[in-house]
Amino acid sequence: MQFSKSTDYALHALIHLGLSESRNHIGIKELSASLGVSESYLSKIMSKLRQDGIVRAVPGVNGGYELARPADRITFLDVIHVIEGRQQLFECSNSSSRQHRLLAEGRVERQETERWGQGECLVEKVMVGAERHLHQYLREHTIQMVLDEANRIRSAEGIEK
Amino acid sequence: MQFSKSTDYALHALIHLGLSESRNHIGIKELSASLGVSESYLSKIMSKLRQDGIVRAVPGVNGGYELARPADRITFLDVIHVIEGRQQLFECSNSSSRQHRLLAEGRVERQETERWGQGECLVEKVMVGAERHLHQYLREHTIQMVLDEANRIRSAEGIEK
DNA sequence: TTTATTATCGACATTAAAGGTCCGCATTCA
DNA sequence: TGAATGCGGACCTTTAATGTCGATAATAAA
Repeated sequence: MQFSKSTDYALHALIHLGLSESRNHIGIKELSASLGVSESYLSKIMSKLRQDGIVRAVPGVNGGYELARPADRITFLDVIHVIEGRQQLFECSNSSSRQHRLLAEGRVERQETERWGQGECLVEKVMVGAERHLHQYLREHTIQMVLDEANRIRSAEGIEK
Repeated sequence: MQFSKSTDYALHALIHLGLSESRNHIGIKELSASLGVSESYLSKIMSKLRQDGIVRAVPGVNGGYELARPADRITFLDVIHVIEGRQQLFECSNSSSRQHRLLAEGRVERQETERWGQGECLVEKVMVGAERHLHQYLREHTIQMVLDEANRIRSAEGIEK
């Protein structure tokens, strides 16, 4: 249970773009050199980000990538959804198992029958709550926050010198 | 990014054991039939749970498994740690990349140098926070809570009839 | 003590997903 | 037009999860 390297690459690439907002476009060469990943692989990831409207891409000479919207409107959850997909954190692998049937038996008229009967599982219920928590946190953290933190660190150095 | 099926099996097996506390030991046959998994695979999972002290196992005639401690002291996090391991949710794959070196440059005397110099990464920092949140939630939810919920549902049926 | 029953453990096979490369194509700009 | 750049599909490699099998050890009952 771990986020993929692709998610790591995507987040770092976006931060690189954010730190380079002054310049126009950043090419895949610069990005891949900065992150230490091959151009070919990183370009796959950038394509996904483009398809989901996180970055814009411009082909041709002097082309490259830029953020498609302000960094404070790109959340960690946005990026993770693009790269990891939207499958849920936990899926009960067998809702028709004996265990579930036993609990579901005779519950034809009860309020909760619909959910249970359609495969809602008490374990899954807990895990869905966990996922909601996690997503809430990731939605509250944006690329801009990381940029701010980076700038704070750098300016603190400047003062010291 | 998803929990493995093994985690699903482990949680359901523990719930089965919890619901069968009156009887002495539950064999792998009954468990695997209840969950719809092969005996051989499930027994691997049960072994892990035993090695980590979540369940006890008794070989021989009429042997089987039982919870090693009260269900309200077995948290979801306990089970996930046993099955999924304790690797962190996110690892920055390249702390010595150009991006990190640029930010770290010249920070020899600053307070935060230790952490940064040893590979702390601003992205990772956010993700570590996310993980803490998730773990907090999973630590607060126990097998007993699921058992209570299951009993609540069953007794509500009983009253209706 | 013998026998049937049950969990344990290591070796292996299969499958699915992540990670990664290559190349031809389309687009842009000088 | 030609060089630079991103796009997308086909393909390969590696890794982890999933799953099976068989030999061994431990236990209780006869």
